[in-house]
Amino acid sequence: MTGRSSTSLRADARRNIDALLQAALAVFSDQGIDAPMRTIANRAGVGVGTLYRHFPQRSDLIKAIIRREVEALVEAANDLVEQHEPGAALATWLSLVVDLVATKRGLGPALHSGDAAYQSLPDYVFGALIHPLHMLLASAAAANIIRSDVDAGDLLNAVLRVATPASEGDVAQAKRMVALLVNGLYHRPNAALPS
Amino acid sequence: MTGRSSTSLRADARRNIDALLQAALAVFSDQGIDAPMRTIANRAGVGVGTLYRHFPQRSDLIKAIIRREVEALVEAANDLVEQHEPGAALATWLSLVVDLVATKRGLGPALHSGDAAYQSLPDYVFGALIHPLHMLLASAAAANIIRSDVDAGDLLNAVLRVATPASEGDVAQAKRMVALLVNGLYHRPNAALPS
DNA sequence: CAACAAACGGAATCGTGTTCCACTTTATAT
DNA sequence: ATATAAAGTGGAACACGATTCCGTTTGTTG
Repeated sequence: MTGRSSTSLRADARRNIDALLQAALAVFSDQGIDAPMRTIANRAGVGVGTLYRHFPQRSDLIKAIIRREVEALVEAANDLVEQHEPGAALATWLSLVVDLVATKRGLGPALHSGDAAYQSLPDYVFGALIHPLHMLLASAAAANIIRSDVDAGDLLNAVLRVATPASEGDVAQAKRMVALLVNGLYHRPNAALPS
Repeated sequence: MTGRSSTSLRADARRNIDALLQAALAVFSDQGIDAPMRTIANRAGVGVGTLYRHFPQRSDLIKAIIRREVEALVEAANDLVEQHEPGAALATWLSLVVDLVATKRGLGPALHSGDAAYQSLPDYVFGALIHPLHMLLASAAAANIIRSDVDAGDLLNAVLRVATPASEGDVAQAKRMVALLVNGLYHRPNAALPS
């Protein structure tokens, strides 16, 4: 894949990868996630060829940037169930998810663009976060705090979508909406939508 | 603006506008909302210049296509409050909103792309739908069926986002998630998300 | 049926993504 | 040290779609 800090990588290659990631982070948050590849390569003091060698797809670059944070989120789930009651653990963790998506400018749209170029991104994020969420949901359901008929995939999807702030950086709105979703998790004779 | 069927428009111009709209509808649902402009112009038997003359931005084309349906949605709200109890009216109307967004392939992503080229689209859809929703919410809140502290803008935003189906045409998931949102509207000592 | 304005078409321009390969740098063996 | 192979680099070249521009055509009006 990419960004491997482990095996057999020439010194200059590793240096360039670092420079590219740093440049990409800066350019993305400056110009948005669709910034020209050339711009990133230039900023890193590297040719486009080098950029494409290490990150064949734009989503690989984004993925490399957020991987650390997604992994942190996965671990956070374990800490939360141990240290809080199930309902609070779930709510808190979802709040962290919102922070991640809402904070990285353009990440939200990229996750749901439907564009083939980004396909591996949602797959990665979704795949990484679905297990912790499933665990948190099961835990809360087992404690009879919430309904047990909510699919983790559905919920994760909804949260990831809702988390994308409407106007630049309106994280508060995103949180209110996720709170509404969470509120909907509680027991109630649920009226399904008419079709 | 565009698509004016009213004043002082040469006969060939009106004919071409019709042809373009029909072609765009076909091409969009066939190739997605990012289909090349040339393709649409060709299909309409018209030069690209003509396409750009009538629809300077891609979003103008999309807007013209969905305008009819959005307007229908606005009217439907009035019928629903008259013919159903407030809770059902709200739920049913939201279901119609989901149908609109989920059905038009690519409309969802376009609404939330954050791309400046599409900015006028969300503005238009949001602006048109916010009033009916506000009315429906107020009506249900007045009947003490739901909480009265939910902002219509928040909810509309959330519904529009959630309505975008994850996988091609998975309207069912979208409806389940909107149902969860609706469920969250009911009275309850609501626990806000931690920040 | 002029004469004029409106509308048309498509070649030309521009910006960006992506590929390709001759050249350079690094690692390794002797 | 030095030679050699392998890995990595840079950027010109190409592909493709958006958008503009303007000479030509068509509809309208009196």
